[in-house]
Amino acid sequence: MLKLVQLQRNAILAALPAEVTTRLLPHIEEISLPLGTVLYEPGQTMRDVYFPIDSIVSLLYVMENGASAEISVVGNEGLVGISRAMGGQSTSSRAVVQSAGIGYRMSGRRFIEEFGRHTDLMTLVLRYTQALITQMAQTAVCNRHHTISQQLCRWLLLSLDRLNTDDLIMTQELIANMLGVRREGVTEAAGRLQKMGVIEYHRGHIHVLDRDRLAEMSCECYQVVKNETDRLQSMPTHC
Amino acid sequence: MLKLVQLQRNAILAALPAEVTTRLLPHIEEISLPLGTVLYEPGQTMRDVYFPIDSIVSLLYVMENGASAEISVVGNEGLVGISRAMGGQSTSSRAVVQSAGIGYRMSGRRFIEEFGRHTDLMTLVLRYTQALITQMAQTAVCNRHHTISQQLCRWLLLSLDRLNTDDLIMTQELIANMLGVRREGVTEAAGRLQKMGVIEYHRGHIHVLDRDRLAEMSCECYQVVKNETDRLQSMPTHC
DNA sequence: TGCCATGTGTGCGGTAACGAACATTATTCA
DNA sequence: TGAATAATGTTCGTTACCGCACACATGGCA
Repeated sequence: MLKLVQLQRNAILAALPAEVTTRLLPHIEEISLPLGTVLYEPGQTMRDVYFPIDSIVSLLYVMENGASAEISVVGNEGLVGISRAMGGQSTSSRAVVQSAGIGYRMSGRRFIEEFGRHTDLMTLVLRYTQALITQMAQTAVCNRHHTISQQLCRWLLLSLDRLNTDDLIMTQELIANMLGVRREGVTEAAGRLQKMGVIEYHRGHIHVLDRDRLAEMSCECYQVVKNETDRLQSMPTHC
Repeated sequence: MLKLVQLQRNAILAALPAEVTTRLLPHIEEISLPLGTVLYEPGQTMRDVYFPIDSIVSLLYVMENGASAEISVVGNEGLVGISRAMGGQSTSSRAVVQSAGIGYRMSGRRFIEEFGRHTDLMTLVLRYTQALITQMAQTAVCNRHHTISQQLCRWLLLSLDRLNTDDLIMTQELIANMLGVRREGVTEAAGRLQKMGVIEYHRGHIHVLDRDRLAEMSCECYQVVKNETDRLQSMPTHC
């Protein structure tokens, strides 16, 4: 069984008072999340909810013709499965592990039970939901208006924020799927970034050399989402 | 003061038990919503929440360079201001009346007070939130993968569903702003639809002649959103 | 060691949408 | 009735991205 202190590794669990986490602890287990793990498929009833720790989970939509696009990413700042709290038992999105690591799993029933008690968990989950909505909305406009290059920068920054390292294990093919663009488009944009000395990469490994330049070259979307996420996270739990 | 029966005109209010609506009634007032009315601006604390009746409200993101894109539309199936319920006091989006009509207004404080009582209102609002999330996410992928023509069809269908008529009061310029594309692009797509006899239009008035053809020519996004919205709406209030 | 799957680079024709400029037609209002 | 404004139509060069095809390089594995 996990120890209380371990729950600190996820921002939502960390923000809960000890009274609540103590109650939840017996129902939480650590699981490993290898790259590509599918946490849920569109339309499928979701049994459990997941709290990423050092992993990143992508929520993506897959279209009839197979084309896809990521609509948001979840790291240890959030949880996967908010639609459980929203009352729908499923979503139209696919949740897939984009960066391997571990996560905590809790049964959906336990989760909504605690959510329904109207404790801090509810406050935190709703607030996180708003952050998620912001990210989705910004992704929508970004898809409309920004270049592949800008989006690549945004995407790298979002990933960096959710890992505590400057190294990403990511093929360009995978990134292309997330952004919903051609792999060649990513190759070209990444190549330029490498020439400029902002990143260096090598067969599925990306190392970020100059985070600031990356932020400069990114579209505003990254910062908008980050600001809103920070704002929501820094709000007092009771209000 | 409004009468109880009038609240039936908004799906969320209509689904509430009499006990709750009776309590809310004194705090709800009818307001007129002329085209272009801004219900809230990004970052601005929102005082009130709005329940559209025969009007349509667009949530849109405006970028630094002035470019914009609609991320979702709200009609009498929903409400404007869910971020109030989510606990953030503002959003990054702009809410603007896209089709004139009336709406009901309630003070945000009363709203969250009732929301916090954990009544049916909470269930309904959360469920609606999920529908909204679905719409945003689908908009994101639609922006990525579909043509202006397909998106125009989708957008017209979304609007028709929220009005009980086949006539829209809409300039192509306005539609272009919503879709985040050039006005000329809309002109071209609309021109084709008119030649095909699917719609006919005339200086700010669009009349839909053949809804079925419109649905055929639209991308799948419309139907996905509609199905999910219907699914969520038809769920029992208690669960 | 050599093979092969995987990841990346590159070039090419095609196209949807862009930005800009301008023409044309309705509608409003002085 | 005429002028101004608003809405739509049309054209043109440009661009970002697509789909496809294929070359090349690397690293794991037989």
